[in-house]
Amino acid sequence: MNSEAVSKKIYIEIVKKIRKMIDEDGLKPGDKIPSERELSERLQVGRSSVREALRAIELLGLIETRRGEGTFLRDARGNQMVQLLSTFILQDQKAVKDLKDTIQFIEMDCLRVILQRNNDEGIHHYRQTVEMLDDVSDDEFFLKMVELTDNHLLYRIWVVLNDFYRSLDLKKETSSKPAYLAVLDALMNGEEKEVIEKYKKLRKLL
Amino acid sequence: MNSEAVSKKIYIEIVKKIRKMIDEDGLKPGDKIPSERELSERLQVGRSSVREALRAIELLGLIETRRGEGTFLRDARGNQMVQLLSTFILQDQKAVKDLKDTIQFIEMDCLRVILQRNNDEGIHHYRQTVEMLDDVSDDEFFLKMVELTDNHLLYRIWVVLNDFYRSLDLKKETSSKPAYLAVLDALMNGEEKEVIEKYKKLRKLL
DNA sequence: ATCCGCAAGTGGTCTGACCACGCTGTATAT
DNA sequence: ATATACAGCGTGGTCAGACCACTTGCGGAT
Repeated sequence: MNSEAVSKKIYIEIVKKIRKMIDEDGLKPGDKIPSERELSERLQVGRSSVREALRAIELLGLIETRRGEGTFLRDARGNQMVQLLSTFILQDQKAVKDLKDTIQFIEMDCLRVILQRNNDEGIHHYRQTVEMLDDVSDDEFFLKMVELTDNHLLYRIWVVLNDFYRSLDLKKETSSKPAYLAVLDALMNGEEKEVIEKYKKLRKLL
Repeated sequence: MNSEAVSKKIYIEIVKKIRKMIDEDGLKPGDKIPSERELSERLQVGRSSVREALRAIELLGLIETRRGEGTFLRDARGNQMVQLLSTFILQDQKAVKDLKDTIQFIEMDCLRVILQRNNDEGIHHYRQTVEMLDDVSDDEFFLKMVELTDNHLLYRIWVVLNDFYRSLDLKKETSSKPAYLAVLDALMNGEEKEVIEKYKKLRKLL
């Protein structure tokens, strides 16, 4: 029963098998995955090991467990991760500044990518959307912006950090529509310096 | 936020208590933390719950478990996280490109920060170090660079992503010393455009 | 003094049990 | 016939105890 060479932790293997299972069964966000007991039986491992694996996947924000109902796939958004990060990483004021800085670095990176891609139609379409809406929050504006960048990893990082930042109850500054439009216009104009300038104005960094 | 919420999972609470314990006892990297059985008894919870908490902390790269020895604090570097990320996020080639891009975005952000800080002495000192060493790897060069940025969060993210990227066995390109020096010189010169240009040359992006 | 082996301690895993909660089908009341 | 209440079942959450695998260190044998 115990083949050698398997000194690795079981739960890591289980994570991989569950991932494979999700792939093969073509499960999508919202779908239910097998119960802990069924996984335990199908994979021939103890339920506690299955739970350790699920905990890890949950930490990555990929599943959600609901007592009495089951375990479900979710559209990856950091959740537990945020809680734990806040427990460990947020120990001094410097950390908050680092967090804020990092979020803004990513946002500027996104702007640069969008600028370089030179996708005027996409930007124009987005500008129209913004113009129509009555109130736009910074979150919405940049979420869309980061999505436009089409870098899933960067998107994930930004979402986690932004959720985290919002979870601290600092004053949430919201900018005005003209500030958003100014950034978008600068993007269409095509001057990096101007884009960054408008961005910093929006974020009140000047 | 701090309301009852009795429905919270025990293991989250345990994580917080362990963190507090580490603080109060003044434990440092390398130190041993109490055994699972002792934690279980001291916190009056089941050992399996303690294990789920330790798994979470391990995922964050903050502890290391050694069978037969115990559990030890470590100098936070993403480890298990990397393995799990690779299991889940690395599903297509696009993901690899996103990863590479993201690493490079962060590196450029660091360069911009260093540039703005205008810390000539620090850069000069670093330049001397590089000049003396016989061979410098990209990893070493940028690790130092990200450290210089003095943003612990950004540092952590970079380390995780970079470890991850290195763990895929793609060809590891190493640049020549002149390329490093060119970036450093550009930093001292103070022109952002030139810094980015030298960086891209180093990364062979031109 | 050196070496070896065994006991103790630790993490890794499994099993079985019980609780808390959500859902659903059925029996009951209207 | 319809609406409501409730009990049973399946699920995740937690606990206790038992082994196993591995490391260390102590004590006895040489």
